[in-house]
Amino acid sequence: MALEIPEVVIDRLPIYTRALALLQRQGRNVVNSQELGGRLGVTPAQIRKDLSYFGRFGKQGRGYNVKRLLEELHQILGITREWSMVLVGVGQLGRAILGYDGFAPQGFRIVAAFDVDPDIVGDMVNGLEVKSVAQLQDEMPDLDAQIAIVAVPAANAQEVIDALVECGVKAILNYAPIAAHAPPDVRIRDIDPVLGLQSMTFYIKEGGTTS
Amino acid sequence: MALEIPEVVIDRLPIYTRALALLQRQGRNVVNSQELGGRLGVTPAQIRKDLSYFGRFGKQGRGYNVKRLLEELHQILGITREWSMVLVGVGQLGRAILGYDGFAPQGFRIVAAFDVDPDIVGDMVNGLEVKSVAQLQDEMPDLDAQIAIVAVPAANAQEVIDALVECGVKAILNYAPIAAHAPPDVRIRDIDPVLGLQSMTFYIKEGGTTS
DNA sequence: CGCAATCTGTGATTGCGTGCACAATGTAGC
DNA sequence: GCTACATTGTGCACGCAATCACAGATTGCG
Repeated sequence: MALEIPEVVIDRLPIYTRALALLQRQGRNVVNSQELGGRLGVTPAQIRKDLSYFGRFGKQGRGYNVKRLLEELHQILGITREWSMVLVGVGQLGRAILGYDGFAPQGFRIVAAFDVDPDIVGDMVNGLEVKSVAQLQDEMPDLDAQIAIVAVPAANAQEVIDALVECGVKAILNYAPIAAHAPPDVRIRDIDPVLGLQSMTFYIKEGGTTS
Repeated sequence: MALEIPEVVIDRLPIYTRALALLQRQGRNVVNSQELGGRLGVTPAQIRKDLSYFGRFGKQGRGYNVKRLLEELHQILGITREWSMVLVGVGQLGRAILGYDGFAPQGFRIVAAFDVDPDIVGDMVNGLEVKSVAQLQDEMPDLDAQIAIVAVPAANAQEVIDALVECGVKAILNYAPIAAHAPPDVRIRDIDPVLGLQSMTFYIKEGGTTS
């Protein structure tokens, strides 16, 4: 059945999850695709089709049970468990990521931090002792972390990613402003706020689209 | 001619820009679509077609002049000038954004910071005095900022965005984990690292795609 | 207990972006 | 300057994703 699910569909599921979690906190028990779509700026049909890739979670004439659907999505996305992550790069950005309070509530935990700078190695940051990247190969096996966050300068990002891949990391959240390369079985998501800004300026620069 | 350029195309241009800037720093004068595509994980044909929406910037048999193409892209994206931005939300995340050194080199400057918390208002952060959000309406006209960065808790994000829209902001970089609503002439880009993580876990959770 | 109303799940259709393939054009070497 | 080569720009075809539209199922009401 579920052969080859489009990546765009997978990318939307976390959005649905986020909205459903909010509905649940608001005490709502049931929601239909129309309302959910309205909140997210997505077509109701889109939501129903996306969900249909994985099963039949709704009831005709009624909608979706919020709690039930949320659990299903958690199951599908693999976020019923906790995920351990390692951070590489403990500069200004890295420290901000360590301090970010959005990961823990969603079950993502940073369990180790690495840096090249000898001045930083050994520091305690957010209850974590910064290790040397030279120890990456040694430390990784014990950590059981399949996810890594890269927050090093652009110039060093690819080599860091190569090293992480070598250590068996399967997913990378990349904050470095580069187009990173990795084997097909390693997933990469890039976070670069500047790209977002630069694409928005196209639309707001005077003159607009129509010249 | 250039009627209705797909948004996906616009979203790729900053990527090209980033790669070309790197090539320029490396002293390269010319690059062809194949090499550029290879570096970015994009088809050469894709790049050529994307660029063809805006003009003919290459030379057959040779490729693209790096400096020239970079200038053209800057022109197209509207990033020849400096852009002023305001930040709303000076908590942990907001302070990290204020300290982020990736904006300035690309011509994006945060010129004002706002927060609701009276304990924070008045503080100096990164050379900026934190103003009260109550003063948003008063202060904005002088600032000439068409871009805003939202780094407030999810619960307050929508009202903050509404207020910013009211003040004439045309582009919003939203760090709050919500699906924000805004008029069609206001652009929004969301930054939520958790969404990226949650979509990656789908692929790396044991079992994989093929069941 | 039957009828009207509601909303899901999904086959069919549409639309759009991607990739292909080639003509057009510029380059380099001799 | 002529020939061989490289690479762009683009019309066309393909494929996939978004949307439509309806059958089927559930609910609520009279």
